[in-house]
Amino acid sequence: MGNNFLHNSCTVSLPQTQCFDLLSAEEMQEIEENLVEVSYKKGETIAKQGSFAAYIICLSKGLVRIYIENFKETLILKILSSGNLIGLPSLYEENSVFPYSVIAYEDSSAKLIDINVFRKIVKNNAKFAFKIIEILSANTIQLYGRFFCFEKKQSYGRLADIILCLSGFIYKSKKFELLLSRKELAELAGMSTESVIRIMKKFKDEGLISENGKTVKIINYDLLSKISQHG
Amino acid sequence: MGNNFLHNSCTVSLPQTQCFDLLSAEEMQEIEENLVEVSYKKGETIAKQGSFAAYIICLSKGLVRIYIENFKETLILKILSSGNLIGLPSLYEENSVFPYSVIAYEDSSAKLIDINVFRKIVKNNAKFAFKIIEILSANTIQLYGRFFCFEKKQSYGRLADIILCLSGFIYKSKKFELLLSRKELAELAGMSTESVIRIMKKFKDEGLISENGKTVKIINYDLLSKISQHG
DNA sequence: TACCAATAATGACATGAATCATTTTATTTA
DNA sequence: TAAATAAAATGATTCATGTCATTATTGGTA
Repeated sequence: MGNNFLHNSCTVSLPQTQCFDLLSAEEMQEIEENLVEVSYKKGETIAKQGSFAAYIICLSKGLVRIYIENFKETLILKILSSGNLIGLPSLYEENSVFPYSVIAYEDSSAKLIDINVFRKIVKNNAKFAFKIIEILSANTIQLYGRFFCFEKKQSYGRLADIILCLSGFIYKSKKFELLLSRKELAELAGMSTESVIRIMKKFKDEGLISENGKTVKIINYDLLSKISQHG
Repeated sequence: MGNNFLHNSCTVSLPQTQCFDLLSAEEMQEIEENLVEVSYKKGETIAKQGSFAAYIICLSKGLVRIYIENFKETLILKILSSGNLIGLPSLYEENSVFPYSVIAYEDSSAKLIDINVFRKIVKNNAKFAFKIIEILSANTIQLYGRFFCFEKKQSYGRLADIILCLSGFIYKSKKFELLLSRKELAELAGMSTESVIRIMKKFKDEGLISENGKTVKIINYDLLSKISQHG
């Protein structure tokens, strides 16, 4: 892994639901008997910061954002696509409320697994628990990297990060439909909306990216990477 | 817990070594047969970012700092006192190197537990694994809060945080010996050394704290808290 | 198709905080 | 105990980025 984690401030997790492969038939059945599958429309709130975390959210379809807010400001922690688990830190009973809010970017659906059932299984299946430890660990390392980048990179680098991350991890293509507004990009990159607009314009003017409606295309990948690595 | 975690950017963990109470006699013995206890002098490096994480570090005495660095910059992630475990994210084999460096602030000692033995026990003892999940979860939530504060608070608030945190969690007294230099405070609060100096001076001029040699005393706790909560 | 609301764009300006240069004060150590 | 080194302090200056005010554009819907 080396120190690559220091170079990207975008947080995207890889699918995590393969952890369920480690469950026995009975355990799997118990989970299935204690979950509900819910659909969410674009823009709907899936979980609200501060509310009681009664379930682990297993995102089965769609794209969501996880963010923290206070009375006046918002920080997007990460963007998750299907196959991810949300709410694991609330397994710890002292973190019994959601520390963040979750909102659907596009029509999504999720399995809501009763947290007590999930907790019970974790406490009894060490292999499964180890997998959860792996997920939490990967998340922690990523967060360290993102933290470092936010502190040490300036706005051009952070925005380049986000674009590269969306392209590379979420859409897996150099050309993709940007579902995020400038305001949301701003919350994700930790800067003002106006700054995002200005920097995006500069990226376009300098031929790093092109934009056609909501479709973004990365033209000069190398230079964008260079900026991301702090240019 | 509510949203308190949003209000303090200082990261201090509470003792974690009670997790060992969950081990059987044989497991405990296996750990003890596979650890070495090492002493470190003030300023010595306990672990180096990027080096192979061959062990989990169990801090038994002293005070250390955990930090990330690249070729020119440093960010202190947290300060840990005795009773804390260091290196848990490396249980995940893909995080096989230390993502951070660890340095002793004062003469310290630590038990270095073979990571494979630790891993094996976690994989076989679900109660123990659950405890590790709790530790990682608490850490994650704290990190979210710190991240948010770093993004949204300005320097006065962040430095007030640090002072309150050192006083409240590390030294447990309103009067304590500040072992950190201005440079280190700066790395911990995410600002320049000069800014720390200026703000500390202002805090002194305005009667919030007093300083006598290395001894710092909090005089106006309420106002300092107010500044911390973003004043 | 016209209206309204949300989003994007742009320029002027303010400001928090970094950087740089220099001086003063502590702390090591020869 | 002096010399050397590191840490702290201070002022001047620069710079990145936020804020505010205004206009343009887009998209949804009455």
